[in-house]
Amino acid sequence: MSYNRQDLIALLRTHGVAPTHQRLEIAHVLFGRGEHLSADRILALVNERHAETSKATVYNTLNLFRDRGLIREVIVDPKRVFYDPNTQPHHHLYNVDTGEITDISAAALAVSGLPELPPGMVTEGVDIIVRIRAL
Amino acid sequence: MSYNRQDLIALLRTHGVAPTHQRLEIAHVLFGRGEHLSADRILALVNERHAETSKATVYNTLNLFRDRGLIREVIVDPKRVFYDPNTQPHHHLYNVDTGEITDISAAALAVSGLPELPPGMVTEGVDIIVRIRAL
DNA sequence: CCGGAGATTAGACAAAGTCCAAATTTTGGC
DNA sequence: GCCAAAATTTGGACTTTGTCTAATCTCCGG
Repeated sequence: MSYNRQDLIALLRTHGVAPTHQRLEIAHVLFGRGEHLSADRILALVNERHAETSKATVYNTLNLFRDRGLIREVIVDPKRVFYDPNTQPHHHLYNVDTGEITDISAAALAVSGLPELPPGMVTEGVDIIVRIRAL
Repeated sequence: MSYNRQDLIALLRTHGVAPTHQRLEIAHVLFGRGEHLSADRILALVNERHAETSKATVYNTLNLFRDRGLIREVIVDPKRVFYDPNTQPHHHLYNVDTGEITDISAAALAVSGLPELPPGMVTEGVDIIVRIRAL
């Protein structure tokens, strides 16, 4: 799962996103690491060597990537949103002490007994969060 | 599920919470309505007739109630936390258009295939959020 | 090389929540 | 019931996450 510059450009293009320098930097930290990162952390990582991307651009870009289906938001911590470069259906293990987020494969997991939806409603997604902590 | 003043006092006491005037007001809106409310909304409801409870107290009290197991936080919206007076295990239907939160009974629902936890870790809770929207 | 659409930016702004030191309320002992 | 100590409440300043805006910059097609 290693992405070079050309891969990233192609990835953005197939999602209708023009590959600018800043967007590639942001895509690079997201897809290169494959971790769950907050906007704050992405801003810091992207500007590690030289300050080259503003806060506004990081937020603009994350919202754009999310709208275009490149990444997904993970809502587990009321303090901040995490961004997940994995858009395949899957779930999360959340360590409430450390804030660490780990994936749970959706393939292995089955949920039964979900209620009928009200008419005219569709499911946008099912999020399962297992909150864990040290004993 | 109707609570009078004496019930609420008893409820707080059994959870080790001294029943002050403000705490009773807040408990009243939470347990009286049985809805999922944000801190903001609780502040407004409690001060509907006469302004008598400050923002700081609402937040202090909600955190206290949560720590004492009287209520539970529901993390579905990155903008704000909702407080749930129902601490029985159950899950949530979240209407992403309207922000409406509805309960899903945990009894009817089964999850299989959850992974082993890392050694020395315990599960604090499993949250299932079904995000729905109008077709 | 030019014009304009799209992208980026600094910094002001907004909203949710926390913190603090001072004032008030509650409590327990007598 | 009265008093002091302990607990609670409070206004307001502060922090953090995220949005908005108007100005500037980039880059491409012609």
